[in-house]
Parts: sequence; structure tokens; C-alpha cells
Amino acid sequence: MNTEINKNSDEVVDLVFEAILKNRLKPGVRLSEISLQEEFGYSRSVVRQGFDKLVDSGLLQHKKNQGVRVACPTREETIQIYEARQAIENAVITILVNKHKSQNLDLSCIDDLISEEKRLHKTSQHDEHTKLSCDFHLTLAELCDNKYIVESLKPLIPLSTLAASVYSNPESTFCSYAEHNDLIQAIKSNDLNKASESINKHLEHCVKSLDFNKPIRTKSYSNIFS
Amino acid sequence: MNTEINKNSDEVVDLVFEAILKNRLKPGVRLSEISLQEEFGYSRSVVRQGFDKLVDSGLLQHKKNQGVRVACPTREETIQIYEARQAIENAVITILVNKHKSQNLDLSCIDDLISEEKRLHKTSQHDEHTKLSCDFHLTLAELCDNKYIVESLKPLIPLSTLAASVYSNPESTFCSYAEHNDLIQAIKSNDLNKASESINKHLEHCVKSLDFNKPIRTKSYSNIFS
DNA sequence: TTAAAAAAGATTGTTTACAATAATTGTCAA
DNA sequence: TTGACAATTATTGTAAACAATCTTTTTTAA
Repeated sequence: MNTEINKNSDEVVDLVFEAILKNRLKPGVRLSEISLQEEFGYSRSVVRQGFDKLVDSGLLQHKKNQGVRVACPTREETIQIYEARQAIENAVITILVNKHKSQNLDLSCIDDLISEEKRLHKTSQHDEHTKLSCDFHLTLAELCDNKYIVESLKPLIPLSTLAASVYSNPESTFCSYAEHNDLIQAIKSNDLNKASESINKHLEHCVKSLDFNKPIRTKSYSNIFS
Repeated sequence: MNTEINKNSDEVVDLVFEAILKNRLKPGVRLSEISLQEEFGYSRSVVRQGFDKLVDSGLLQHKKNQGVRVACPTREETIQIYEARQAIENAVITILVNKHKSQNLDLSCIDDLISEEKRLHKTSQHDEHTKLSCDFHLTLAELCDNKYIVESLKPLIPLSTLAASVYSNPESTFCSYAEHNDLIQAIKSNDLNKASESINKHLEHCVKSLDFNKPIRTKSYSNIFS
């Protein structure tokens, strides 16, 4: 054991972050410091540092002497999450339209994501679709070249995934490919009003697809990472 | 030593946070884990936890094996900070106007801050004025009842103070009482357009008052906390 | 059989110790 | 006197150890 040394706590953060986006880590699941230590060879203090960061961003919840659990957003929190997202993502698309107007924006990475979404569009690979949707929103933010905006939005995306995991109906896709595509087309045509309207409708649609009366259930975990 | 035990790392965070707002901690100043340990009786691991959080939020910068320093925003970072603030604070006042319209908003704490600002208005107590201005912006955000918005804005305020410490001319007050007052009056009259315009002009004014050609100097520290 | 109490086990919170790296000081030669 | 090199000191990075708390299991009595 301890074959690899000096693994950074940021790796723990990424591991959990991605596991949530991929729907492997469900809301309410408990994570023990020891389990990650044993599974990946991180030292406990490194795992703890990572957990602390994730708690700080709201992705994990911490109870004294009871360790951490994956966040399980309440109805009120979910509404707040999307309220915050609307604020930030409106700023994102405003910046991007302005950048595009001044020919200073390369959207190729977004085009790739859209293509991939289109490909998966009709398949039943729900988790892969979710992950792609998240990447779409995060990539848009990163194109702004504003790390403070990125850092503000970053935790809100996996939190949205968790909220969907709790409240969404299995049949409804909570992030539609068509709406993503509309948004990009609006940006490409330098139409700020349309783009703004597009992102607002998209986020509203996401919230409305949730059923806050759905009974909450927690799951055990297996094959979470990888 | 160690007269008080079990002090939380959040206390370290608050200590540094407030020290920056009060202009006691200047950009570039190095903070050692041991010095805070000795001065306040925190254990080193607790200090470290606090530092980690502050690094994560961008208030401190970390170099491997060289500890942490108070952030010293570059020109580009400063512009990004205000770009992000504009995004978030516009959302803040939008929410507040809507709350005020539905009679669901108690602005008494803001009124108190405004009064205090008015009182200090013509004095030369620059640091106290700065602190009050920061409290004004943070308090507005807290009135939204959206912790994600608060957490997004929170680090940007002390970062603005640091930027001002680096780039502002001594004579210019970087946050004017009159503009704060105008903003509140706009909210009270349920005028979203006016409020939005007010916050945008205010933030633009803050950036424009900065002189990015000003030579950067780092200071030694004494009586930083307290 | 069930419920409560006690004991054992496991996990976290915190401190401490050690190793690795950087900063400082001191020495020596040009 | 100055600059480079070496030795010392100080500080951080990491891991391990101990104490406190919670969880689970076992025991015991009703």
C-alpha cells in the first residue's frame, strides 16, 4: 500500500466532484476518511483536507464526530441554487456574447460537447447525459476567463445534479439538448436578449421538472469512483 | 499558553477576513502558522485549516513550502473581481426589490449602516469608512436569504479592499456614501431599473477610481489584528 | 421476546512528531 | 567590500498517535 505518494487533496476534491456529476455518489451517502484512504492510498489528513474543501463549497455536509455525507439539497436550497445559477449564468452568457462580438471567442469545445449531447440524445444513458450537461454549463463559465465567476458557479452544478437525484422524475431529462443548442446559436448570432431569455427559460425548465413531493431515499454505495 | 481550547478554524478565517476589511492586513504580507498559533493559542493544525479555507476563497495565496501571503490582486484579477461583483450584486438588488415589493424586507440594519456612513462621511477615518462600505455590500447580500449568493460574493468584498489598497489613490474614497444611499432609495421605491443602474454605476465608479499604474509596495505588519 | 444497559469496536477530532524544503546566517575567497 | 558557497535555523508538508465521541454488539433483566 501507499504505492503512490504525495497525492494532493485537490485530487480528492476532483474525485468526489466527478463522482457526483456522474451520479455515482448519491445524496446522503456517507463518506469515511478511512475508506478513501484504504481505496486510493491517500493519507487520512489529505482526505480530510479534501473533505474540508468540499464541505466549504456545500457539496458535503459535516456533522461533528459523524464525518461527512453527500449533500442532500432541501426544496428551499434547490430553489436558492437555481436562483444563484441564474444570476451567475446570465453574467456568463452576457460576457460570452460580448466576447463573440469582438471575435474573441473560440466555441469549438462547446460545439464538441453539443455534438456529443446530440449523439446521446435519444439513448437511455441517463447518467452520461447528466455529466455532459454539467460539462456544458461549466465549460461556458470557463470560457469567460474569470476565475471568480467559475469558482462561484462550480459548486452549484453538482449541487443541481444532487437536487435532480432527489427530486427529478426518472422519465424527465432535466437538461435538454435542444435548449443547450438554442443558447449556443443565440450566442453565435450575437443576440444577447435571445441568449439571456434562453438561459433563463432553460434554468426555469430545470426547476419545474423537479417534483418536491417525491419521497426521499438514500442509497448505499458501490463502484462510486472510477 | 493554550488558555482557550477548541477554537474553531472558522475563527481564524473571520480574524483574517476582518483584518483585511479593516485594512490591517495589507496585500502581500506573509502569515506564518506559528505566529498565529503563538499569538492566539490556536494549534497549528487549526490555523492551517483556516488558512486552507482562505486560500480556497482567494484571500490568501499559497506557495509550496513557503506558506501563505495575503492576496495582491493584479490588474486583470481586479477587473475580474468587479465583473463578478457586478453579476452577483445585480442579482442581489433584483431579489431585494422583489422582496421589498412583496413587503417582505426589513431594511433597518441597512438604514443603520447608512446612518453610520453618513456620520463618518466627512471625517478622515479612511479605514473605518472602508469597513462600513464592505459591511454595506455584504449585508445587502445577506438580506437575500440565499446562502449560495452570499458565499459567492463574500470573498469578493475583501478582495476589493485589497485591490483598493494596491491601486487606489489616498485622496479618492473608493466607495461613496451618496451612491450607497441612492441605491437604497431606489430599492425602497421599488424601482428595479434605477437600482440596477445605481449598483452598476457604483461598481464602475469604484474600478475607475483605481490607478493601475500606481507602484506596488508591500508593507511590514504590526498591530494587524485587534 | 423485548428493551434497556453495558461493553466493545470503529471513526472522527486534535495534537504531536518527523521529514522535506526554504530562508537565513555565517564563512571564506577574490 | 563583495559575492558565492556552506551551514544553520526556521517553517511547512505529511503522517502517525492519542483522546473523544459515536455506533454497534453483547449481555442482562423484565
